Amino acid sequence: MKMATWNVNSLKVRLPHLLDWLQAAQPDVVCLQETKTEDKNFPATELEQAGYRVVFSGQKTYNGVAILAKSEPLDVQIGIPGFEDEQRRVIAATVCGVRIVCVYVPNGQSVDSDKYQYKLRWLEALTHWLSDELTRYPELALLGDYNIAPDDRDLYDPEGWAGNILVSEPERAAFFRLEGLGLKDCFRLFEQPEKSYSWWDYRMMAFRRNMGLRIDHILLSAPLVARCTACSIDRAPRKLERPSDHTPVIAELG
DNA sequence: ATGGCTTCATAGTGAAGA
Repeated sequence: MKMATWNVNSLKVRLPHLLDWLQAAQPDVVCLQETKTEDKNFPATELEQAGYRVVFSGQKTYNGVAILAKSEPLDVQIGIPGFEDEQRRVIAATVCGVRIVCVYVPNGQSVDSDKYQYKLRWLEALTHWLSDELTRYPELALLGDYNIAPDDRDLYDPEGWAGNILVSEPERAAFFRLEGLGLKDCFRLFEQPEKSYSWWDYRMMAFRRNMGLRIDHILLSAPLVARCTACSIDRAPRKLERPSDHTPVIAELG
């Protein structure tokens, strides 16, 4: 099973890139974030014609998540149970016996912002829910845009970013609490190129200068870690005309 | 330098992203 996560930054704009990438990469499951698309406008027909079943939870302008899968997604869950949230950031489904949890973690804006407090509360609720979810689904994968660079290796200028949003200690602590549930960042299970990132600012020619952050992740529970044979970041879509600022992260299970 | 770009939104004196 080949699974992937990609923050497409507008599914409407990125649909041609996505369709090309599905054709080339042939993933079995794809988690999308920032679809920015209301459910009534979701391009289900185009994606079904490409060979995927689709489940989605979107809203106008912001957020929005979806799971695409070559086999039927079952037991679909939208949002974090018991956590009131108008923002569409979570969708989960079972695909081929694996619980797929697709998340778009809040950005937080800045560490002195209300949105930062919301981010930390949101991560706490996610962690609490997943601790329960793991008892029901031992084979669980948490894929998405975490908006957290967990380690100084995961960004281009650790000194310049120190204490900033996406790298602050409380955000990293929240990431480590997710790992504390028994989940592993599968990218780090394998040898990786130095300066591997999944997001680059549109400005400052950041991609060309590789001024990026690794904030999109795939965390796997122990039974899936045992099956995982590879994890990589596909930079190719970031080189296209009018790219998303994020690029896909891929994990392969035997 | 609180910008630089891109999106969606509206027609802003924009908002938000990361």
